[in-house]
Amino acid sequence: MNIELRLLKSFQMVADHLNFRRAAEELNLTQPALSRQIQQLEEEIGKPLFDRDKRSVKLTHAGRFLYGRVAELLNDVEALVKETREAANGERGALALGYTESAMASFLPSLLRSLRQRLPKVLLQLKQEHSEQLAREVSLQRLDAAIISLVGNVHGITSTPIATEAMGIVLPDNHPLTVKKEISLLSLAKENFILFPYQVNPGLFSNIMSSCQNAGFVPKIIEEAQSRILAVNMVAAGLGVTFLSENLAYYCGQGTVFKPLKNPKPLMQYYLVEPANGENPCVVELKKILKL
Amino acid sequence: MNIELRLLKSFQMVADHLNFRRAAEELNLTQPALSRQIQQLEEEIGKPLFDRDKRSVKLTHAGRFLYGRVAELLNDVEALVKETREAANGERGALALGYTESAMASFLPSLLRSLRQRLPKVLLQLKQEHSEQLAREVSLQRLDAAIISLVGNVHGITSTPIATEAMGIVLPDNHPLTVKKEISLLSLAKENFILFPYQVNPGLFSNIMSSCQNAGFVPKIIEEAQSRILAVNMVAAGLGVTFLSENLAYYCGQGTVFKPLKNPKPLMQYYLVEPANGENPCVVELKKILKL
DNA sequence: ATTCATTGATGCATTAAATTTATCACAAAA
DNA sequence: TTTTGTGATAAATTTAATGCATCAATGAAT
Repeated sequence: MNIELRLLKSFQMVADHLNFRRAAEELNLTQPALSRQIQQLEEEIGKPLFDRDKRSVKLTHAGRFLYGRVAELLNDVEALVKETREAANGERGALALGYTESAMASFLPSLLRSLRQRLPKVLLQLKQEHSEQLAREVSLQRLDAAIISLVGNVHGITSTPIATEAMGIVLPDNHPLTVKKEISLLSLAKENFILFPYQVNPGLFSNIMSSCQNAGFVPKIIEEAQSRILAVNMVAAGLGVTFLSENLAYYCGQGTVFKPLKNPKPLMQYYLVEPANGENPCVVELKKILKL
Repeated sequence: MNIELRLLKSFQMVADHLNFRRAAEELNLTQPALSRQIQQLEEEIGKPLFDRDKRSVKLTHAGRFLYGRVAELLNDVEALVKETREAANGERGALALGYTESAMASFLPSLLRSLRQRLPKVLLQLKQEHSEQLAREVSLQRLDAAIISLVGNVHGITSTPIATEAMGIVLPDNHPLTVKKEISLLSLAKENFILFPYQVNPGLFSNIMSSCQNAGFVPKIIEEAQSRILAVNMVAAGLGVTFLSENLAYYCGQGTVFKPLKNPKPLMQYYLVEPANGENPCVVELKKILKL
């Protein structure tokens, strides 16, 4: 079997016009060339597709059958090519994207919204995990990319900083420091701190610890809260104070007050990590949205 | 867009092997030719489909996408060609076939059985009508063929005799002639005849009338029965006698006896009619079954 | 380290294929 | 009858695809 799409397209055109000359003209061919093509197609089929009785061209039974189906087939081919182009451009396909809870709590929702808008045909496969686990999965190419807040020494990945969030402090509303506009780290030296467990966000945890050490004290951690809301509630209950990134200040409700910190202050750094040899074009588009 | 199936087949082969030389060998091509084909395909898509990193060939994102779909497409093409061949051979498609009640009462069921067996993919569109109407519909190409028992002077159709059925006579079982083995037409000259209406089967009606006239009498028709069964029942009731083709003798039940006629006797002739320029290959197959 | 084998890409010549040109035979219309 | 329009055909030409020889790059074997 050696049928080429060119033959099928020509067949369709002849069947549309039932006239070789006009069909040839529309195909930008000469009539003899078109005749040859149809002959070739008929030879492959084994039987005539047209009845040419010296004055008119009509479809045979087999020709009618083929005509009824060829349009769909040609459509399929065109669609396949178009969709492959889209896949090459990252407009189509799947994007397995990892993210941390903290990313989802801050800028990720709006990022995902942009992504959906820009790449509506891309299937998003999201996975929430801790930074370290995400980095590992990216290196194994189980994920096409991930947004994490720690860059460890995982091999086979490249990472790019994408966002920095300054940390502030959440105080109980009866705390004396609430009168201040900004608070220095050192003034918190004697406070009881409520923090998240180390493994939830090792990057931020280390950053906070070293910031405090640079300020001249070691924070007294009295409690580990599993979530930000819980930590804030603990502050409201008067158990201590907790760090919270500035753009999440609205978490603070009754009984607590959010205050920015003076520089130098702990920073939460987000990174986009991807496989070193990664080539999912959806990631390229994602980076465009992130203006990288 | 100028993609040919050859390119897609080559792409598939390379993707199967992830090795240009082996793929080329299997395609009966040289490796450079295959490289060129893939380059051409990649140019049409606009992006690479393979990652050739000097020692291994891997599919890109777009390549994987295409690979996942190209098999189905190539299958569709092959199926379309195969089915078109079948359509050309009459093994596929539709056959609009007309028939008379009397044909259905005799040989048509077994013929249809053979047809279904031989052309299982052909959609049979059956229509029962009187012979004259069928001939008209065939001439209008509303039917691909019809089995009738009269050939009038309808233009644009060709007809071929396909079966002859000798007529016998159905007598009430108390009739004196039942002692005979065969009955001559003339001996029925004084009988009351039950016949079907002229328009139900004009061919047979005329045939019977002229046979009787040749035998030397004009049959006295006392009743017109709408169906064979009804006619036989009327015979059983003693109203008269009726003609019945020999292969339908089993219709005669209690109170009636079937007797063959001596020659010359009325004959029922069946014809296959088709459009003069008809080219439905299913009809060709039908004629093969009929050994024409 | 060096050689060797294997990979896909490239330049050029060759072959194969498709197309154009010019023409024919036929049929319907003027 | 002539003209016009149809598709088919033969030969020439152009175009495209392929084969051949070779290269550079890589990894394995020595």
